[in-house]
Amino acid sequence: MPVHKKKLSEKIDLGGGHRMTPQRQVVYDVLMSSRDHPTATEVFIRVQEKMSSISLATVYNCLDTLAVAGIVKQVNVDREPSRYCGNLAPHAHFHCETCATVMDIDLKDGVEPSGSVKLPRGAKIQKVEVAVRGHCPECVRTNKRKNIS
Amino acid sequence: MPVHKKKLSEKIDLGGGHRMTPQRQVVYDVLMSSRDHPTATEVFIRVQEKMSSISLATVYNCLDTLAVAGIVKQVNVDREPSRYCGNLAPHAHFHCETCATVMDIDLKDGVEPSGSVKLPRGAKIQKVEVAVRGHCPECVRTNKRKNIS
DNA sequence: ATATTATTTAGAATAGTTCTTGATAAAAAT
DNA sequence: ATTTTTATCAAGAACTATTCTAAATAATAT
Repeated sequence: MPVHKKKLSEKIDLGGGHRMTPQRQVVYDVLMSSRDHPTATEVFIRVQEKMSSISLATVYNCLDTLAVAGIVKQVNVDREPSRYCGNLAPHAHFHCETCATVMDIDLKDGVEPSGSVKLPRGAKIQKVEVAVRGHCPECVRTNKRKNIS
Repeated sequence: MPVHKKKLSEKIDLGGGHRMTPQRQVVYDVLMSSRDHPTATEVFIRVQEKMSSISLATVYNCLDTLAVAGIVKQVNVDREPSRYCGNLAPHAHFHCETCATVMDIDLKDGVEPSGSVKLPRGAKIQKVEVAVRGHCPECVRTNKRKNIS
């Protein structure tokens, strides 16, 4: 069930002379209708159900275009395959080392993530990313005393 | 000039039946004698000056062994090549989008980096990473009004 | 309609990294 | 000390995520 705020199949302006093509729309819809963080290949598989003729290269193209346009986010965890996410609100990511899922975590109200570091004087800050690694509550409960300290 | 605290060529126990071999020692020394964040290939080039017979594969092996042993850190910025760093003190990283360098930034005293996020209840936290992207002071000054807003 | 520009597609190419294999060397056991 | 075991090294092949190429197609502007 779709959980995001934006209505599905909403027409979006990508800017920069880019067109909202059927392929881009389907890729976008797939991202907006899930709260997980699929990789390009996972997006490809989901998109194929709606548009079987699409190619993986196109999915990569679309994801890149949407990310550059700023309407989806690219999320990188270490050097694992990039994941994509339709949640544009500022948030951090939790990466479970047991089940390998990536989930959004909210920022505390009124706390700037950059507040914990001594930013270099004179630098232009573009973005601050906070990533938490560990074992998610689900895995901690289920996988009791496996390789979790 | 070496800036780290540990003495060069110090013999270190890697644990887990791993040996501190000449190759691992040279790789380790290279990391400890610089404050930048070289990639595996850059480490390879520096190591070759001291041990010309070493192979890139061995440098990868050594870096991995040292990282698993916990005596060096692997630093990932997006999906760029992994970088390695001998600074074991808790710190964050600043990544300059202009000159592509990665530099350490200190944490503010007494501030937990995890304090800015709502950690999932019941999760086991292993580590919290803070990464800042932007343009370093050097590039802001030099590259005035290029592609810096 | 025609010209221009953007997009899609399939497959080739790329790059960082890991894997495989045989050789070498160190440690442990005899 | 010799044998056995285990860890390591090196060279190159293999892998994987991603990007690039080139040709075909489609949309927009003229």
